[in-house]
Amino acid sequence: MTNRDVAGILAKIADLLEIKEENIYKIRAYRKAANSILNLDENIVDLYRMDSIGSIPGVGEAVKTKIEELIEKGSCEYYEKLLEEIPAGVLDMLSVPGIGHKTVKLIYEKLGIENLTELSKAVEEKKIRTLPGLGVKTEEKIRRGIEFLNKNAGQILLGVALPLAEEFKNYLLEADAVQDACVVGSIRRGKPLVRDIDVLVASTTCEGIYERVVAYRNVKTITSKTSNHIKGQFSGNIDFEVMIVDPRDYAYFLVWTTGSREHREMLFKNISKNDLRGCKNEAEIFRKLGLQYIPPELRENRGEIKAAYKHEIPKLLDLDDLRGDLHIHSDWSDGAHSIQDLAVAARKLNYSYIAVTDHSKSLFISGGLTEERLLAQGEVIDHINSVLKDFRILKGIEVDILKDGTLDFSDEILEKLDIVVASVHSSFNLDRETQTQRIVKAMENKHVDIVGHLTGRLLNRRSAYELDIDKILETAAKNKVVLEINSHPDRLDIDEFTARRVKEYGIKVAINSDAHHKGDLHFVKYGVLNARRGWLEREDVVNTWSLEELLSYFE
DNA sequence: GCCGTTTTCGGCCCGACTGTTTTCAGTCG
Repeated sequence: MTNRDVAGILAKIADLLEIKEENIYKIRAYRKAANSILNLDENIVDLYRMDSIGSIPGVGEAVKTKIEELIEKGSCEYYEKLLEEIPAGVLDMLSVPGIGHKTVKLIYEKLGIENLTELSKAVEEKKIRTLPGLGVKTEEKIRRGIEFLNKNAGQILLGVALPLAEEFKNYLLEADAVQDACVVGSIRRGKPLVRDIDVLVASTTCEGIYERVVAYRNVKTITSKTSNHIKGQFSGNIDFEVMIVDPRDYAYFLVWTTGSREHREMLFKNISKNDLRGCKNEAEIFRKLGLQYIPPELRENRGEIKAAYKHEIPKLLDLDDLRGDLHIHSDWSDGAHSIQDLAVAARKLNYSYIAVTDHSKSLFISGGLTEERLLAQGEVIDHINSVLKDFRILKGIEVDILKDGTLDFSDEILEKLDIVVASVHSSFNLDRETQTQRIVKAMENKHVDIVGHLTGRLLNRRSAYELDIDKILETAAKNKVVLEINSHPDRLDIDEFTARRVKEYGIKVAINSDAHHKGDLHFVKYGVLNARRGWLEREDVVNTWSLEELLSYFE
C-alpha cells in the first residue's frame, strides 16, 4: 500500500460521496486528506507503524481509522459499502473532461449507464441529449472527451512510473545474484507518458531473483515467468517486466531495450548481438557502431543516428546545471509553505535563486494576491533577502492572462517585480485565432518575462488548447519572451516538440517546477528530461545561468 | 469530516464561463 494508493482511495471516497450529494465539507475533508498524503515526505506505512497517522494534517479520527484499516486489510469497509451503491465504472465517467458529479449522477440514474463503454454507446445512440439540462453540445463534448481518454488509455504519468521504477530497481540491486540493473524502455527515455515499467538485470543465474520480485511490496500479481523474463503487475494496475540477461550482453541489451523500436531497428540493421558481446558499456557499443554516444532521451529515430554519425549530438543539459527556479507558489496564495521555508528547501538543491510567483487576484479560488498583498509580500522578501548570503529570492508573480489578453495587474505594479510569469487559467475553449491573439497580446507587454504552461495541456486529463505555435514562437522571439517548460508531471508544457524548435527562433526556455509544496521542487527532473528530449543544451535554459546573467536578460 | 489564542460548535475557497435555459445549474480552476 503506497501513499498514492491510500490517497487514491480517499479521493474516490470523496467522488462517491459527491455523487451521493453528501455534505460538501465532508467531501472536501476527504480530498484534503488525500492531497495531504500525496505530499507526505514519509511513507504512510512507516507512519502507521509509529502510530502517527493522526499527525497528518487534515486527517482526523474518522479518516485515520479508515487509513489504518486500508493498511491492515488492503481495503476498507466504508469504501466497499459505497461501491455497492455506486459501481466503480461510474467513477471512471468523471474523468471525461467537462462532465462532473451532477451529470454523471444524472446519466447513471436516468439511463442506467455504469461505465465509459456504455457511455460511449449512449452518445452514439444520441441518448445523452434526451436528458433534462443536457443537449447536443454536451453530448458532443462527451464524445470528444471519451475520444481523448481512449487515445491515452493505459498510459501512466512519468511522474508516477519513474519513482516506482527506480525504487524497484534499487530493491533488485540488493539481491546477491544481481550484478547490475537499470530501468529501461520509455521511462529511461523520459517520455511523459509510459505504458509499463521495464527493468533490465545482469546476472549469471536467475536463482533467487524470481522470489525477490514476488516479495516486493508493490507486486500485486505475476502474469508470466520464464528463466529470464518475469512479467506482472504492481498495485495501481501498473504492468512491469524484468528481463534477466548474461552480464556479457548487458550493455547490448541496455541499448536494445532503451531505444524506441524504430531507433533500434535502424541502429542494429547491419550488426548482430554476437558482434557486440562483452562491451563494457553503452558508449563502447556506440563506438563499435561508428557513432557518437546517443543519450537515452534522444533514442527515438528523430535524426539522432545521423547526428551521431556526424558527431553532431548536442551536449544536453543536466539536472545539476539548474541554478534556480522561476515559478514557485508560497502560502501567500495556494502554496503550502512560507517563503522562508521555500528558500531553505531551494538552497538544499544548491540553487542560487528562486522567484516567488504567487497567483494574481483573478484566481480568487487559489488565494490570488491583490495589489496590496503583492506589495506587502515584496517587503517580506526584502527582509528575508537582507539576511541571506549567496542566495536571492526574486519578487515575482504568475499573472493571469485574462480572456482579452490583458493582464491581471497594471504595468505600474508589474514594473516593480523582478520576474513576471504570465499564464492562462481560464477560457480554454476559445478558437485558435482568438486564443493565439490573446497570448500574443500578453507577450507584447514589456513586463512579461516568461509565459507559463503555454498550451494548458494536462496529460491524460485535458488536451492542449488550440494555438498557432508558429505565431507564438515568432512573437516570443520578437519580444524576447522566455517559454516555460513547466515541469509538473501532469503538464510538461511546452512539450518536447516545441522545445526542439526554440533554437531556430533564438528563444530561451525556463525549466520551472510550478511548486505548490517544497517537495514539488524536485519536479524539475521531469522538466529536464523533457528539455533533453527537445535536444536542449545548458545555454538554452535561462535558469542555468547566474543571477546576473538572468537579470540582465530580463532587463 | 476537520479544526481551533474568538476551541467542543460553527465555520470551512468563490467567481467566470458554458450550455441549457429564459433566469439558472454545472463545471472548473
